[in-house]
Amino acid sequence: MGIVDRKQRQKEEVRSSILDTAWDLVVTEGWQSFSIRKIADAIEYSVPVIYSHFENKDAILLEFNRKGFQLLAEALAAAKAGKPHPADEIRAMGRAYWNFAFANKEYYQLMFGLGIPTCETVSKIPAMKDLNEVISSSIIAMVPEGKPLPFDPFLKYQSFWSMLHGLVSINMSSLGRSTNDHPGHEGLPLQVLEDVLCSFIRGIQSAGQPTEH
Amino acid sequence: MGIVDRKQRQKEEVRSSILDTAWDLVVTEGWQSFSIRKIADAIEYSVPVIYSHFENKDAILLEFNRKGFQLLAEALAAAKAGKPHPADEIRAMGRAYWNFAFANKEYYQLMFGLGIPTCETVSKIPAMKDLNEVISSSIIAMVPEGKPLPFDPFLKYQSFWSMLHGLVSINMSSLGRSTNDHPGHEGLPLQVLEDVLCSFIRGIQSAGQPTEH
DNA sequence: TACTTTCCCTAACGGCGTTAGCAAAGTTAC
DNA sequence: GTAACTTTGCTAACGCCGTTAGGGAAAGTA
Repeated sequence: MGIVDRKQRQKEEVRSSILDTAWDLVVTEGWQSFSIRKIADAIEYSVPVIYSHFENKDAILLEFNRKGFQLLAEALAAAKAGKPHPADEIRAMGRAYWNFAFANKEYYQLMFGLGIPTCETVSKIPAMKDLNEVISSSIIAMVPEGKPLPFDPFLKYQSFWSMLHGLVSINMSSLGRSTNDHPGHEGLPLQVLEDVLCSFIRGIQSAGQPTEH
Repeated sequence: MGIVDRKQRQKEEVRSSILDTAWDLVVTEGWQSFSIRKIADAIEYSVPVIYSHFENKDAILLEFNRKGFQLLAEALAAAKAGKPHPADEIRAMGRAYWNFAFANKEYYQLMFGLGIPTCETVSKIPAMKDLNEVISSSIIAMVPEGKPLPFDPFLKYQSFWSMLHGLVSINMSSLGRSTNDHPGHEGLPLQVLEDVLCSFIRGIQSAGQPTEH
C-alpha cells in the first residue's frame, strides 16, 4: 500500500517546489515578479495545479509570513542566549532584529510592508506569540526579582518593537538614504540603532522613578 | 484671445477632477479601488484622457505623496508653534504626527506603506526637506545656545521619525491590535506614544553626559 | 467652404488572479 | 483483459489591470 504514500510524497514535493520556486523568484527578481503564472511557468506545471495546493495567492504569502516570523523569533531567541544581563539581552535582540531585517529584506518587506496584516492574518501566525514571549521576558527581567513591575511590560514590548520597526523601515525604504545629502554620515543608521536601544533601556531602568519633567 | 485661456482652464479642471475623484475613490473604497479605469469611469472620460494629464499611474500617486508630506509638515509646524520650550515642541510634534497618521490613514499608507519610496521619489518631494527642517530645529534648540551640540542632530531627527513611524505603523496595521488578547489595554497606544516621546527627550537631554552603562 | 489642429474615443496588447470543463492517465473491480 | 471510476493536470476562458496605437469627430483658422 505504498502507492498512496508515494502519491502523498509526490504531492508534497510539488507543494514545496512551489514554495521554493516562488521564493527564488522573489529573491532574484523582487516582489513584482511574484505571480501565480510565473511560478507555474518555473515549476513547469500549468496554473491550476498551484490552486490544488493553495487556496489562492494570499495563502502562499501567508506561508512565507509564518516562516518569516518564525525565523525572526528564532534569531532573537538565539541572540539573547547567554547574555549576562537583561539589558544586554535587549541590546542583542535589537541588533539581531536589525540584522534579520537587512539580511532578509524580502521576508521583512512581506511581514511588515506589503499586505498590511489584518487581525485574521495575525491570528494565523503562531510565531508572533513566541516573538512577544522572547522580548517581553527580557523586559520583565530588567526589574529585580520580587519587586512589582513599575511599568506595563506589554507597553514596553510595543515600544521596543515600534522603535525597531520604525528604524528599519525608514532605512530600508531609502527615506533614510538622504544620507547622500549629508556626507560624513555613512555609518549613521547603526549609530541611530544604538542610540535608540540606549534610550529604551534607560527608559526601563528609570521607570517608576520620579520624573524631573 | 481668451480662447486658449479657457482651454487652459478647462484642461486644468479635468486635471483636478482626476485628482479629486481618485482621492474620493481611495477614501471611500480603499487603495485596491485606485485604478486608472475606475477613475476614468468616475470622471466620465475615456481612459486615455487620463494619460494626457499624467504620465502614468505612479505620477498620480506622486502627486498625492507630495500633498501628504506637505500636509504633514504643515501639521507639525502648526503643532510646535507657540510652545514655551523645545521639549514641548517635540512632544507636540510627536502627538501631531500620530494624529495626522490616524486622521489621514490613506495619506499615511501611501507615504510610507505602499510604493516603498525610492531615492528618486524622495528627491521629487520638496516638502520632505521642510519636515526635516521643522523637526531638526526643535531638536537643536534643546541644547542651550552657544554650547556645542553633544549629538548629531540628523541622527536624532532620524531616531525621532523612526520611533514615531514604528509606533504608527505597528498600531495601524493591527499588529498592535493584539490588544484584544490583553484586556484592560484599551488606551495603550497613546501611552506608548507618550512613553516613547519621553524616552526620546530624555535621550537628548542626557546626551554627552557620562553613561553608567 | 476647405484645411488644419485639437480632442477624445474605440480597440487592442500583454499582464494578472481565478475557475470551468475536459482529456488523458492511473487505479480498481470484475 | 476489459470496463468503470478516480485522479491529475491541461486548455481556454472570464474579468480585471496599465498602457498605447490609430482614427474620427469637433473646433478653430483661412
